[in-house]
Amino acid sequence: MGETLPNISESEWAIMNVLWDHSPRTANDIIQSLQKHTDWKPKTIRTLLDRLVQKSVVAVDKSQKVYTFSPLYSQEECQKAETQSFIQRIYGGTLKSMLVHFIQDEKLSDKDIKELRSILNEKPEGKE
Amino acid sequence: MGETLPNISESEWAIMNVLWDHSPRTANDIIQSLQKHTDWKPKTIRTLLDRLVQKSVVAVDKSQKVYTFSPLYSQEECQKAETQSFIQRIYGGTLKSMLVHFIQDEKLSDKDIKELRSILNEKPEGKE
DNA sequence: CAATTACGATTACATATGTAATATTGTACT
DNA sequence: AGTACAATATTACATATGTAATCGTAATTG
Repeated sequence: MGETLPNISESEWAIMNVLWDHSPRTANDIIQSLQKHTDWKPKTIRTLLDRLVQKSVVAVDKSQKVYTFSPLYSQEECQKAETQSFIQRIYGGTLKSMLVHFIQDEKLSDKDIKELRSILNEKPEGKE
Repeated sequence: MGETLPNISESEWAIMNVLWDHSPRTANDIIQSLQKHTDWKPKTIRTLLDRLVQKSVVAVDKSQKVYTFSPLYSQEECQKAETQSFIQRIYGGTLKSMLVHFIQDEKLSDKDIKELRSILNEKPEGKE
């Protein structure tokens, strides 16, 4: 678990998200997917993709003439890492303080609240 | 509420956090405070502080020879803005998806869980 | 008053990030 | 084979960020 996965920038996250959606896939495929949600030029997307490869966050398969790309880390572990540092920075390190804040402040539908409650109820007791 | 508060970088957040702790305070005061937790040189801290002033996130009172600094936004609103964009980027925009993830995955003590439950229970129903 | 300090202002410089354009090369058509 | 197209590789350039150092000036002290 000593993984020190590189930083993924804000724009790069958009790329990762489409890669996690499914992979491997070609640059063009990724570009198509992203142009629905952003106004980035294809070249821009390509640059971001290349940077992710350089950072060793994305793998490239060059065995075919048109390369295909895949993430090297799971979405889960990247989310976790990112959130860890986020919580540290913004909420002084405690997950609970953030949860409290957001459950109180943000809008959650009744359905969401019910779901969260049931998840909390299922949390195994007795951990520490 | 069309406030578009500027981006606060990771290092700058550390400054903001000590300013929110209490303010106004002098640069030196801030430096003292930060050197307990970081190994930044005083000049570095001073630069970060100046940048926050430039970004109009921190106000400077120059009426005395030694300036004092204060945040121009509350911690709450900065946290909220930052979290909004964070959730968008990392969790595809839904607060609930993040909460679910973290309540399930991360460590929360029994006490935390109880507290969250009671907060959830107090959430007024019927919003939206 | 001269020298030292203590602050604040200005400048520095490398890496990261956003946002592409241009160049090159391999492949497909005519 | 020559040309067009498509994909990859290289280069570009501005702003942001991390991390300071130097310069100027005002106050403090000997």
